[in-house]
Amino acid sequence: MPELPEVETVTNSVKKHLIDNKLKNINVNWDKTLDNFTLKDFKNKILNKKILNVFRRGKYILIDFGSNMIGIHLRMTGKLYVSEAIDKKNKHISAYFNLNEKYLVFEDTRKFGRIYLFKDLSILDKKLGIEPLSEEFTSKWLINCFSNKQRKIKPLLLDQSHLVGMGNIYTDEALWISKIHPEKKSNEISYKKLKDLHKAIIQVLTESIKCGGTTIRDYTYDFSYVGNYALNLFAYGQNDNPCKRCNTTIIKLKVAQRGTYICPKCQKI
DNA sequence: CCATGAACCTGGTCGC
DNA sequence: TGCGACCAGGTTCATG
Repeated sequence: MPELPEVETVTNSVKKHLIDNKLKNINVNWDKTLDNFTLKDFKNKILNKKILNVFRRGKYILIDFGSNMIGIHLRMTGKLYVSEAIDKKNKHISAYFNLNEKYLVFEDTRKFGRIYLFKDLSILDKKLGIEPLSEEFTSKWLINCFSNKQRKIKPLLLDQSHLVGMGNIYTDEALWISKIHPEKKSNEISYKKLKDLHKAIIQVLTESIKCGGTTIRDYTYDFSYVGNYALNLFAYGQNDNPCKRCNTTIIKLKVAQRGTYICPKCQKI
């Protein structure tokens, strides 16, 4: 479900309930949910420790306890929310934590989502690239990084080891805005277009955060709110509709095994 | 270095 | 109504 704007929105929606609070217990309904730690680790390192901060890094939601942190990755259908009660009839609750009076619930229909225990950010910093909404992400950085690689631009944008946060929706949107074909090799794109792409990435992510993200089907935050950025989509899911720039019919392709939407006139290889 | 396909899962939709 | 095929905001691993 979630790319950077959705993870950012979810992070902010749970943050206010968690800061200065403590996790009093953990219940796991789907064993694989805990990726790299056990119930015993939780008891020793997390239980009753004060939550100092809640923030996002890439598509991970991080709950910082000072000496350790919990990381949550929602993958495709994960939801994280605070609620007053646990719905026992809900068969998709993979795990939940007890707070003082409420619960922090991790619900995940497809069960791809994972919860991690990290000592600090070093493991994530090693595998993840730079943040697109940080000062480091300049057009110069993007030109340097992308023109040094001979990869199709779409899979490169989806690769979290260089730049984090982009997923299937925002990649298609940014490529449509900057008029780049998703299969164009990154080192064959003009600097002008790479500059446009840089700007488009910041634009789509920023605008979507303002809308609370994009809800296509599963994504919600704060239990039931949906994101409204779907109304602003130019390419993703727009097949058979006219391109909002040139009126040509948007088509759907498969690129790197992902459904991909382009305007065949604006985005030439 | 790069691309491809499968795997991990459940549920919704579409065509017959 | 039923059934199979295919699809889905992600990531990782194995294989050419």
